[in-house]
Amino acid sequence: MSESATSDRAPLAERNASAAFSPLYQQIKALLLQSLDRGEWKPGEAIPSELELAGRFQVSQGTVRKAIDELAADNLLIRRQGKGTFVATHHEARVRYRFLRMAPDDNHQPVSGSQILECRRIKAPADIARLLDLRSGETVVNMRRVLSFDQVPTILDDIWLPGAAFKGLTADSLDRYRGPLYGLFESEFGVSMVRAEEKIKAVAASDDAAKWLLVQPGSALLLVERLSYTYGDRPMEVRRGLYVTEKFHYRNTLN
Amino acid sequence: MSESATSDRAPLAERNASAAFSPLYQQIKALLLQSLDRGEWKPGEAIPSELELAGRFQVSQGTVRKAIDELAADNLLIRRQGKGTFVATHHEARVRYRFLRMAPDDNHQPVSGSQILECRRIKAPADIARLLDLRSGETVVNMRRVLSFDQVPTILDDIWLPGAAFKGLTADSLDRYRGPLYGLFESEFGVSMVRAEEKIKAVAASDDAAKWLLVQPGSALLLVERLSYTYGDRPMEVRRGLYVTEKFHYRNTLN
DNA sequence: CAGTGGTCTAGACCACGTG
DNA sequence: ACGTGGTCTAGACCACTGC
Repeated sequence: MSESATSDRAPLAERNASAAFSPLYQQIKALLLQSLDRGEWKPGEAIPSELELAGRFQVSQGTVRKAIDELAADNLLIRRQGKGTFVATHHEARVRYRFLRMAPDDNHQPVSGSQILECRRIKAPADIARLLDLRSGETVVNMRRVLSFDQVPTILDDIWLPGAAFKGLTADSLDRYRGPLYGLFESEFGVSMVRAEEKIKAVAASDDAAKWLLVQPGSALLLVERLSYTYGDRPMEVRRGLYVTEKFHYRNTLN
Repeated sequence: MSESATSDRAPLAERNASAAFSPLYQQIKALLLQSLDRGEWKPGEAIPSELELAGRFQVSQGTVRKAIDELAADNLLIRRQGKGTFVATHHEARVRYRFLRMAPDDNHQPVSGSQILECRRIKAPADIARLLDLRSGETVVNMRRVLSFDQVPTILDDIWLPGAAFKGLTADSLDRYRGPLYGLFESEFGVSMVRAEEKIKAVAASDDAAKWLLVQPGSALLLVERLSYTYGDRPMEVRRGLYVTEKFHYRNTLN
């Protein structure tokens, strides 16, 4: 009898042809990722309870738990004891600064503001197209803005987005919007940024950058090139930022 | 009968007065951390098997597993299926660049070299003493070095270490040593760096920095101030690095 | 082959949040 | 009182490593 303990459980791969051979909880994780990507549960919403998911996938609660654990470790889901498990969102003070690594040298809470300089649809430059996995010549949205902290211009951002996913993004809509840009992308365009990679250099301020950031041309700035990804490691944003690090710094943790 | 399922298990806190009230696996984690800190298992060595630890602490294997899982997630331990669980070490190519975030703009593998400029014992400057939790006036080791990639001077490091923990560290011993500095700290002084925090700014090269890095005075450099911690979040190193980002960049991942 | 960590299950009880 | 996630246990089997 004991040898039949697991014989009535068919591998999930047999029930779902799309999942390759891998541990059950990895297959569950992949299925949950698909649902997130499809928008089955929106950012900020609760996903079904562990028990319900266990029933749906015909696995034990522990297996679902391990899948969710990994998604929570990646900040795609947020567990709240007694309440449920929620889809991460860029709205919410808690994670407001998840992708903003600029911090004041002292410890006061800066007042931040944003000014849109430009927002237009153009043919993707070759380097941007390559980074975004677009064919050269495809349309991208290009916007520029200045972020200020305590009324002091501190970040000059140059941003590119795939045109197809961001139809209807205009300088006007950006001006009206209050809050983090990634929040807007979530709510208005259904694009959740879940991960990003940055390359940082020190550069001399160009005349144009100096003008917007109110610094001397040639003074040292941080150049931060960011590539942001949505579910499934699909690149969805290129961002080149010039940071004034007079009273602020870029913080990072190694471990 | 069923209500006695756990009645023969006394909370670990009763057996170990030092552990405050918290989940069992957190108490186990704290005990493992103590053992690591004490040097009971050295970097690179295997710790006892999960089953053995479970026996030692009188808990189930699953509880030990969860404690180890968290330590592995923090990179303090490394699991190897079929072999055991090992104490993380800064020797080993695998994690060689755990704390070195500088990467070439193209993707070639650079040849690196180190030149020690200075190594002396001095009274800690006020800011360094504060960062290292030392009383002002205590002795620190101060060393300076240049790291080169492909024979090109790229990083000028200024490093401070608590004098008490690093007796016998001299320019001579540094010159003889090949490999990552944190590996030396581990083997020779029993100090494992497990985590670090960095603050990054862009600055203009001073005359002195320009001399060592072979750049024009005033050119833009990355200033990276690092505070490194050993077990128990005890700060053990301050490092101020000036990085030339002409052909290299500082890489980072956000998630 | 024995021993290690890795996966999976089933079920108990706890802690938290809400009604 | 109920449902959620959080902890803990016990035991099975799998996958990898090394003798």
